[in-house]
Amino acid sequence: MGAVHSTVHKSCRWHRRKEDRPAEILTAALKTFSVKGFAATKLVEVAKEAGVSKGTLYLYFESKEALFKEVVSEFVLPQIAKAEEHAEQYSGSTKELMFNLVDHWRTHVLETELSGISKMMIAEASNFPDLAHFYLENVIQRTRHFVANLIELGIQRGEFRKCNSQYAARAFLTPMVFSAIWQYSLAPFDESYDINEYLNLSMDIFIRGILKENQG
Amino acid sequence: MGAVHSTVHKSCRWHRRKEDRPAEILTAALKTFSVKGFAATKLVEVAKEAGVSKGTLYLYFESKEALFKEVVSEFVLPQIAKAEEHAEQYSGSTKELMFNLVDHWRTHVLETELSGISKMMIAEASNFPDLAHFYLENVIQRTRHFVANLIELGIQRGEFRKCNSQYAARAFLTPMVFSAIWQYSLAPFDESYDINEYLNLSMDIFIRGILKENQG
Amino acid sequence: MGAVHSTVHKSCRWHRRKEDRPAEILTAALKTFSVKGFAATKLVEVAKEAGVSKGTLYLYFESKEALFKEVVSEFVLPQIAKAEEHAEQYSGSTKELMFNLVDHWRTHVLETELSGISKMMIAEASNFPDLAHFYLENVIQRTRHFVANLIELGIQRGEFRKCNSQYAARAFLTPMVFSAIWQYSLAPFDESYDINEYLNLSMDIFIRGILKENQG
Amino acid sequence: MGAVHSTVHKSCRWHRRKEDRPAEILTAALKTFSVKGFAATKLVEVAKEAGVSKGTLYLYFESKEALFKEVVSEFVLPQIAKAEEHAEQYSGSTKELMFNLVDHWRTHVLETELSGISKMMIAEASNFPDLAHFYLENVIQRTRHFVANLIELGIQRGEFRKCNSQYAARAFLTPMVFSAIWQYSLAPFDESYDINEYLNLSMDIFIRGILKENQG
DNA sequence: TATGAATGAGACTTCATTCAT
DNA sequence: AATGAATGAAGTCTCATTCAT
Repeated sequence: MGAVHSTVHKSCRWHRRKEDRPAEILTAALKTFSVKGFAATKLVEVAKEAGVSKGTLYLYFESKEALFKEVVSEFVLPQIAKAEEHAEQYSGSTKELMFNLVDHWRTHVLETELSGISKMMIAEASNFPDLAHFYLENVIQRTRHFVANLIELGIQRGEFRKCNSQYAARAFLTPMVFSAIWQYSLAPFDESYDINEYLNLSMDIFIRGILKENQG
Repeated sequence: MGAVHSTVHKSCRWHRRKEDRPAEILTAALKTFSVKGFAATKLVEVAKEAGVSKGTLYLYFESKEALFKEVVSEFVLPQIAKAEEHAEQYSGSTKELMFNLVDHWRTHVLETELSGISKMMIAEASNFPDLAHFYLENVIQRTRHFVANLIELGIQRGEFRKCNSQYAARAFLTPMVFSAIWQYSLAPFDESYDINEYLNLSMDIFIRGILKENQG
Repeated sequence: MGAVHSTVHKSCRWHRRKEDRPAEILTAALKTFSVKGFAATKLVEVAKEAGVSKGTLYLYFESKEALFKEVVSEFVLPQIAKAEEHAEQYSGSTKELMFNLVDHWRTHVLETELSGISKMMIAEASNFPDLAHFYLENVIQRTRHFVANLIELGIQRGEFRKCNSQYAARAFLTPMVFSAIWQYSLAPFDESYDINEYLNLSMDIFIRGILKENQG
Repeated sequence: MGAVHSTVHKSCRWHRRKEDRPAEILTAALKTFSVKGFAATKLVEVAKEAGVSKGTLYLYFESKEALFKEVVSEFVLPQIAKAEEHAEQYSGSTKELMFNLVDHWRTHVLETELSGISKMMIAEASNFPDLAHFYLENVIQRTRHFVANLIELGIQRGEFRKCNSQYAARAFLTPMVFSAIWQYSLAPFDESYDINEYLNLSMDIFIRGILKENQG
């Protein structure tokens, strides 16, 4: 009489992610991990935040570690894809594009919980080597490459001075990454810090610093 | 002369060195905390690293938390005092002084384990609010102030363009702090990253970015 | 119907009995605390005695100390309420009532593990001041009052000689409390000690001691 | 060349006589054990109380356990010997002798730290079986015997009614032991308790209870 | 699928005991 | 003999993980 029972495919798991539960859990986990870090986060808290029970977490994720990794990998690729997407739509001076990118990133990343991911990676990289590799290759190097190409373009267009575009890209990205990290570390204690003011001036200095002299 | 009593008890498990212990333990703790973070660090590891037993830690520090706080407070103030000291001895253009400061910091902080403290603070600030306050006031704001004054001086001297010196200071400090953090997070996985190259270009861009146009 | 699956998981380590656990744990704790005292009791022992794991204890009680306090409060108040209850139902001479009370107490307290509580309080009072206060007010003074009233009644009825009923109550209670304490201290080593013989003679002497002379 | 240096004699310091050390330690230990119990007593406290260092304890006593046992054995035998001594010197009615014994015991035991030993034995008997045996044989049974003989004498003299002298002895001793225990447990919290009042009435009732009727 | 009671490995911390000084 | 720094076994408590319901 058990013939009627629909066989359950283990492999279905990945596809069920499309439903709400996993996303809700990941969002809750992002929020908690971002603030407290990996070890100081209790799974009960994540569960409560996600509105499910502790046990449910394990229906979707193998372990705390797996959840952590999933949080990073899941949120990170859209984050960067968005940036690339936006860049491709843009036509105008490289300088303007870069300012524009920062603005876009400011609203779509910095002011969302996505910026917590940066802090998480910084804090836990040495405890999660494979995650660190994944992040480095799929996020950092991809972003560097993307920005380096922009800068290269600016140089070719005669907007920017000649320089090592790889490291210029890093210099450009630093204030962005740094403010994201700051948001989830010392910003809550630092009342005198206006993150936009910081970003604006940093970008202004950067752009001035790589522009051709006569264009200042 | 006195060569008779040169028996060295190196191999013995028992040593009585009340004077040296705290420093040894703090150094070991800095090392371990820097890499693993607060929670992932086991006190046995710190003890082993310091060459003492678990219990000895508690002769000198009240708790794991107290040890962590002590590590930050102990190493951090000399770190910044050195920088100020060095600046005061300097006479020359502001630009040169700032390059010089970076070089000095590079050898005295970045290339030592002291740079681990930055990562620790980033990672654990929200779990140690009082430590965060301490660090913010005694390190970050003090450093900002110090650099802001330098930049102000540069502006008055006509070297730098007019700008908000407070935020320019932050922009100047960002690459330094960032590379320190990087050392203890993703640098070990990032073979293509030459920290000196990064620092040099960042500083070059920064200086160019705040110089008066005609001086580029 | 479904007879095939009648496997009984009696031997299984896993049981879900949220309702019964607290009582089971408290009983186990009473038993262990009574014999060994607070400090010498290991929570693993209590857990094993209760048939649960170490961690389960912490689902129901905040700490070892909290468990100890709960043991006292849970078992002690019913213990005394019973005595009062029994007294109120009684009609007869005060003397007989008091003999009767001792008998009742003998079977309902002395011969059960409840008598261990007395020893616990004696042994740990100075280490748990608030528990001591609680016990003194809610158990000892209440009992003294109850017995003092009985003696007062006996005096008014002309059964007992005039005396300080407060202290007479204490004198009456002493052999009872003492035999309870004895049970959980030296009785196991004292083969020549018949607790009933002791109680009987003590009560006999007490009653004779407070009776009016001509009634001896 | 250092021959000129005057040798410094460490021994110049004033030393307390080393013969006193064990007694000082035992007294300190009695004090601490009495109040806190065996496990809650830290040897550092005992050492501090005795005015010596932790290590010195181990020059005179093998272990914490050995110290505890020694405290009991050392103080206990003189305690009982004194009682016997006093009894032998006495000539008069048994009744008076017994009152007198209580008074003597009150000043020489109850009001000294010796009374702490009773509580210690009650609390720790089951954790120290061999100590319990020692105490039972050398203190309790010896005392019972001593008192039982007195009562027997009183019976033979026609002062006391016929009764089981063994248990009458226990009944007589109970209030004494109980008040000693009380001193080191709940007395500090029990302001309404006058230990002398208690003892007086208890003895009065006891004596009345075993006197021949016509003598009341 | 979902729950949360139950588990137990593991970490911090204490303190009796040891031993170099 | 005396000290107290150093040790490490052992106990409390936490929390990721499991599994009966």
